[in-house]
Amino acid sequence: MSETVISPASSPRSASTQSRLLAERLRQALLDGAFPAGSRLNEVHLARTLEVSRTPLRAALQTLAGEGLLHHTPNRGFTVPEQSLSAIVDAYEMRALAEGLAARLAAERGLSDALRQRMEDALADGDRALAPETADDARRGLYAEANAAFHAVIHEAAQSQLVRDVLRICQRVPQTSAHNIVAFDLDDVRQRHAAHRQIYEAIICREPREAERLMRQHVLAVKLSMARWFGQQRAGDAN
Amino acid sequence: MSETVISPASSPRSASTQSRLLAERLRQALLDGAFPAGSRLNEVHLARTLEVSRTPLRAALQTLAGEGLLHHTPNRGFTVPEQSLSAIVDAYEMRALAEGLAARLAAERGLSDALRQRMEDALADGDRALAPETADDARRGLYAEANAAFHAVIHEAAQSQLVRDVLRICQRVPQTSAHNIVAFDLDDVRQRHAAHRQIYEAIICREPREAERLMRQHVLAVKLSMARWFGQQRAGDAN
DNA sequence: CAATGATAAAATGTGTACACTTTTGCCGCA
DNA sequence: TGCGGCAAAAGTGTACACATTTTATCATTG
Repeated sequence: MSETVISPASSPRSASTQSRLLAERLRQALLDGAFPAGSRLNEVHLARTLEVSRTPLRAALQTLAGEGLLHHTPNRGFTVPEQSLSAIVDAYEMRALAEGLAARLAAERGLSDALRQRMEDALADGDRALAPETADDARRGLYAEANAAFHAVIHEAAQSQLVRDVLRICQRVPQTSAHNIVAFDLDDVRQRHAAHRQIYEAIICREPREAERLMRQHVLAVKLSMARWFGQQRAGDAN
Repeated sequence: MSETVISPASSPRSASTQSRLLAERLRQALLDGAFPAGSRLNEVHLARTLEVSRTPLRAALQTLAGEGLLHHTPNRGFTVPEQSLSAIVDAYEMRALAEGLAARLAAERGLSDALRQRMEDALADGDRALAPETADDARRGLYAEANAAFHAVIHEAAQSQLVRDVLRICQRVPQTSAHNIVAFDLDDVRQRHAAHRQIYEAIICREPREAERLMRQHVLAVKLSMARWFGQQRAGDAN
């Protein structure tokens, strides 16, 4: 008898490796812009700071370089790549296409009950974040989370490793990451939340073309919001 | 006066590193399908085979894993990922979008004289490859090269590292790589060559939207060619 | 005979030493 | 002062040894 409880298929990865953990930490740090663009990463110094040996650190750096998050020069080590403005704009164009494809695939393949639930939760979280009762300073963080969750569900539903990878590298430009989306005008955010609902409906109704169209439009709208916000920032700097 | 000839800006990388060279070799081998999908790569064995030490080999493997060309499991090493049929189809969808964007950017930004020349050379090479005088067995290799050159020029002209990276991972599925394109029906290849000319004209005439539309259509046509060819192959296998 | 558990072999992860390259800083020199 | 050029220092690349984990083998047991 003694039916041993089989560990769920999704969690046999209790044990990770130091390189893996390091790669995660550094990836997050890079996306958060913790390292200035163009700066060199000194291996021995970084290793001391992170309290690890050079070997797993190098492993992590090689991986991140493969992902395009770092640049490597033969006897000169790893550097944080600098992104031009046009690169940022291109990233949004590419991301619009990739997110659109993800939405289309999600609509074609349909949502499992679990994913549908998560998406509805994300939308509800967004509602709460945008409600008048919510304190302004909490709003940004809350909405950023809801926004990221919404997109993450679609990425999963698309069931394509390749599309996920493409989206990942589209967001390797810090400024385009989902976390930064919140820094914009409140009205813009409301419009984008409405777009989320439309996209949700298109996916639920299994309308791939419509889902793709809406999602593309949505991401390009985010691009415009960002451009406008950058303009304001620059205008502010001039004072 | 001994004017020391300054090495051109593009070639101060005479010295490379073993990891780098290994990564190149392995990348090529993987794209050529030299390793069966799903197989594990034994580090010590591979190191002996390639006559290198484990350290640079591991460095190369980490990089390739970052690029998505290999999969890594914590205490189990590196494996060649298996691609489902739907993954291959998805890759073409994504590639159509990315190549389309590249064509659009190229049309927006225009071609330098050098690039324009290279593109015309590639088209002329394609003409020669498809001429009736060309021996059938040489045709494939010749056209594959011309085809790759044509697309490479557009990728360069787009001037976007991100788009290049996206295209790279779209072609990490061996079957979608430019080299394999030639295995199809000759009439199909002729049609695609004609499409190349149209795309060239759209770019020269600085018509971004048209260039993008044509390129998308072109890549999706390649997808259909491939699907048809796969069907024939399978039908042949059944005999 | 199948299932189980101990044990050995093999494979991967990490620490460290050292070779080679790049960078830095210093000194002589015009 | 400014400019090579040389030597020391710093930094990266590679080799190898060892620790830890996984995998294979095999005897034991019900």
